[in-house]
Formats: sequence, C-alpha cells, structure tokens
Amino acid sequence: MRMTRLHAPTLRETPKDAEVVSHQLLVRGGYIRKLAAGIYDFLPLAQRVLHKINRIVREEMDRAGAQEVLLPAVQPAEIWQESGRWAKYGPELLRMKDRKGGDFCLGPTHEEVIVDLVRRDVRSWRALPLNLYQIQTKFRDEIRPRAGLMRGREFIMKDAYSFDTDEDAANASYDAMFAAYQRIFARCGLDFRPVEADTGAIGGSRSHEFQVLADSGEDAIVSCLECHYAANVEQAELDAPAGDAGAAGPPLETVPTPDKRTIAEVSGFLEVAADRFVKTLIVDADGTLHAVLVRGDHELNEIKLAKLLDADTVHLAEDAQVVAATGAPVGFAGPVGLTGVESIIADHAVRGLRDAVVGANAADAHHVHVDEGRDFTVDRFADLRLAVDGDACPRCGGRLKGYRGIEVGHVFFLGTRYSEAMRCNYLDESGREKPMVMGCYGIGITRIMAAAIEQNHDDKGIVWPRGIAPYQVAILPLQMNKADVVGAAEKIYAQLVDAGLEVLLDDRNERAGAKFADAELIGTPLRIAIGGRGLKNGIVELKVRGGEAVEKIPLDGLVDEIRSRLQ
RNA sequence: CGGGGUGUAGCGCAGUCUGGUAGCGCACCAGUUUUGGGUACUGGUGGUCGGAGGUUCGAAUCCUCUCACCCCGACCA
Repeated sequence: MRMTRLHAPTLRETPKDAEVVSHQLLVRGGYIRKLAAGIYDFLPLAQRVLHKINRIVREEMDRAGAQEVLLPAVQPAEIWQESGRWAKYGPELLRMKDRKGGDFCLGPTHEEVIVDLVRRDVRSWRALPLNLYQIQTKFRDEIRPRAGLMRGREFIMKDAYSFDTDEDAANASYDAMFAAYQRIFARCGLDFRPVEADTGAIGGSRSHEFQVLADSGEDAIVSCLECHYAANVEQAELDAPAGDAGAAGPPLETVPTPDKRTIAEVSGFLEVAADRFVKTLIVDADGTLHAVLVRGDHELNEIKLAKLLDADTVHLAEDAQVVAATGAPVGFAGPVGLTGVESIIADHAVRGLRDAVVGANAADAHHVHVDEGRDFTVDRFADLRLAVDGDACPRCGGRLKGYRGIEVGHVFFLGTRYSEAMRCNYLDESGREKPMVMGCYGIGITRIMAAAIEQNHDDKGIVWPRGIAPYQVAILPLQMNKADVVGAAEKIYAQLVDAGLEVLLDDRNERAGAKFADAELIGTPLRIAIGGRGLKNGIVELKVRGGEAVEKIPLDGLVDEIRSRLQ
C-alpha cells in the first residue's frame, strides 16, 4: 500500500479525550475515530489488525473442533424471557421495539440465541459434542464506557458455545477451549495469565479469565510466586489465619475523633496502624442490613459476601440507612453494642483481633483497646475480602503477588443452567431425555488490539507484535527529489509485494523526519530507510521497531533477508 | 446514578471575568523553497462559538433550560 493512497490520518497532537495510551495512539495513528461514547469507527489500519486477530482466532478455534456461525445481533425478547434474563439483565441490555410494538434487544451475548438454535435441530447424543462460535459485534450499554477500545459499548467479540452429553465431556470441551485460548493469545504476542475467576452474571461453576498484564488494566489479579495458582482478587480464596488470639488487651476506652471518618484519617489521628482497625461496613443485601467487619487494611469483596448471604444484590447501605442502624453519621460505625442490623459478619482476619480500633456508633468518637470476643461478638466468620499482594496462596501456602490485568478472554463452564431453562435436551443412548451440558467462551477482539498496544509501545508510538501488525514492513524513501532513491524504493516495494509481504511504501513528498515519525507512530515491525548515501554503496538501512540498532543491509538478497527477519 | 470537569475550524488551544459581530498553532489547498528526524516563506479553504429560549441597540461572552463528551466511584468482555 502506498501512503499517498492510505486513509490513515495521523495527528501530531493527542486528542484531549484520550486518557490511556492505546486510545491515544490508535487515534493519533489514524486507526480509529470516535462516533459516540464507547462507539468507534475502525479505519483501514485498524481493520487490518482486526483481520489478523480474527484469522488467528479462527485458525485456533477450527483446530480445536469448533465451527463458525453468524447469529443475529437483533434478538427477540421471548428467548430472553425464557432464560429469565430479560428481567435480570438491567439497563445494560439495549432494548427496542419494532414497528408492531414487539420487544427486541441488541445482543450483548448470545446464549439464548445459540440455545434456541441447538435445541431445535439437535436431538440425539450422536450429534454431541457440538461447539459453535462466531465473531460478531456486541452491544452493551455500559454505565460508563472508558479508555477507548478497552471498554466500549459496541465491540467485537468472539463467542463460542459448547454442548455436551455430560459433565466429563463438557469439561473436556472446556479444556480444549482453554488450550486454544493459550495458543491464540500467545500468537497475538501478548504477555498474559489465565486466572481463576468469578462466574458473574453469566452463571456456572468453573471459570477462567485470560488477563493481559498491564499497569493500566482495570482488573486486579494475584499470582502465586511458588506454584501455578493465579486468580482474580475477587475470586482468590483466602484461608482463615491460624487462630492464635493472644492475651487480652487493656480495657476498652472511648476517644474523641472529631471529623475523622476514614481509616486513613483516624489512623493518622490516633497514630495506630491501619491493620489494627476494624472497618465496619453496613451493607444492604436484598433489602436486609448486615454489618460486615474487615480489617482496616483490607477491602470487602462484595461477590464473596453475596455468595455467603445467597443474595442477588449486595451494596453499601445508603447514608440514611447507616444512620438508622448505628445511630451515628457515616464513618463512625462499629460492632460494639450494635443492634440495628440483622447480623454481624466478619472476615477471618478479624477473628481474635486484640487492642483494635473501631467506630463508637456515635459522632466524632471511636473505641480503642477493643478485643474481638470480649467487647463484641461476631455471628459468623467467613472469607470476605479481596486478596492483596503478600497474601498466602490457597494452594501451596506460598506468597501471592498482585498484578493489574486487562481481561481479553473468559471461559465459563455453564452446566445446564440455560439448557434446563430453555429445554435444550437430547436423547441419550437409552432413549432418556437429558439437558445438554454447556460451556461458553469469549474473546474481546477489539480489546486485544488495545491490550496489545498497552503492552507494546514507546514514546514514539505503537510497537506491534509481529502476528497482528497491520503491515509488516514500511519502506521510506528519504529524498523524494532523488530519482535513484525513489526508483530503488519502488523496486524494493514491488519485490517485497511480489514475495507476498504486507508492505507500506511512504511515497509522500515529505521530509525524512515526517516519515520516520509516522512509521514509528503506526508501528510496523520492520522499517527500511533508503537514502542516496547508502545507495551509492548498494545498501539500505533496516530498523526493527522497538529495537535500537540500525543495520546496513545490501540490496542484493534484501528480499530474502527481510523474509527471514519476519519469521 | 452520585462527584468533578469540558464544549469556539479535522486536532490542540486563546478570547468569556469586563457584551461591540471570532483568532492562534498544527492539519488541509496553491505556489516558491527544502530534502537523512515533523524545512522555511507567501497566499488561501474551512467555524449556526454544542443546542433552545431569554436579557440587550448589540451575545462566544450575561441569565434559564437542555444535550453531548471526558475523568473518579458503584457495574462488566
């Protein structure tokens, strides 16, 4: 492709609405433009990258035995009502009516559609296992889209659904997808981790996320330094610490803490470390208030709490509810003498805590020298907090290290949740009707593009992994007024194109600096610079994007050299 | 939805406080120049100042309403 023909409007300045580096570089490099919040145009360079990613995904999915289909983006409400999710999904599901007043939605995911498809035509155990996938635009009306392609409202996703006769077979399907995902993300040039994950709204019992390690990632994960265990902090199980309560502390006292509400404020004011605090959170679980205690330096994991209470929704209580339950303004709640809640639940780390600091259930006051068991009692202890750097590994006892991650893929073992709700049954060998056992598997295609940039860039621009770069080589004739330079560039361009390579020829009448800058911004893996000086000696200059060295390469055998560099 | 912020040319911004009929840089077009790290100069195209209503002789500027977008939080691929 010639740069004079390529529609890739590059910008010198960073658009002010782009915060994360992938968003900035995609806009500056002429890859994407924004149409509305979380909704983007994909320009030719981006489309090429997406094609590359899609091709890798298709190859690996096909190889794993899955078959590609294409399902409708517009879906009738009936199937969502059947699965129960029309009521449950909430405002993230973009709903609409057709001219006759019928309810429809834009698909945020396709369990309902695929189950409807399979249940109609698959009746026999002989047809299983079956794994169908598609690459398609999804729509989720996010509360807050952000970070460019990282969290869009409209995005491209590969979703796959497996159907099996029983749990063992379904687990084999899950394992096959898990292995395919490892190959896919590796081929995309990503540094990633599969981590154990919560099953969330989709439901099910077994789940892994594939997290690309990046400081800008939205997800927090922990990974064991000793063994292979890795998990989302929401999921990571934390064992109860050995219960050595120790000797009783001094008697309880009440101290004034004027206008000091947060742990950090009170900790600084009383000069007591945060891990000697008990944080008392008043939570609303399906309309019932509970007090939840976690150590001052820990954070409540609402997912674990919701599971413990078997609640559909768990959230921090409104200010007025807190005042009614504790008799004090927000910031001064504590477990001592607390009666305004259904129960007091505590994280394991609160068990046996001595000489602690808690809110006094009165404005501007805290209790100090508080002992759990002596000064307050807990109705039940459980694992309720988010894992943090330094926690013990639940598998081997080693130390967990914290990372930030971008979730590019997620695999779920669904079981029979959808197949039972929607009567997706088959006849087994003895003629009995049974629900199919399902799994579902997603990959954020557009998110991979952003994640790859988050992980591979420098101050000049994108440094594409080889496997997904829009073009493999950029040719820069540095002096457009010199016929020999232009001629050599054209000749090399023709040779490389003939050799089947993806080449960008910068035939614009720009000065060398502008060409270097744009080539680095766009991020092609290889760059060939052609100048009059080198040509006299029969050489051109080769630079690997992301590397330091500029190599002088003879014109003779250049094509073979380039080809070998791209291996 | 709560908190904070921004809307003036494709991009980045000034002008708003103190009303007088819109400007700068980049990009784009024409020409000259330059040609190994965003060359220089000249000329030029392009704007219902987010929208509606109001105040006023006169509104980008003041008032009211509204919309969009960004960031933080609660939600999720």
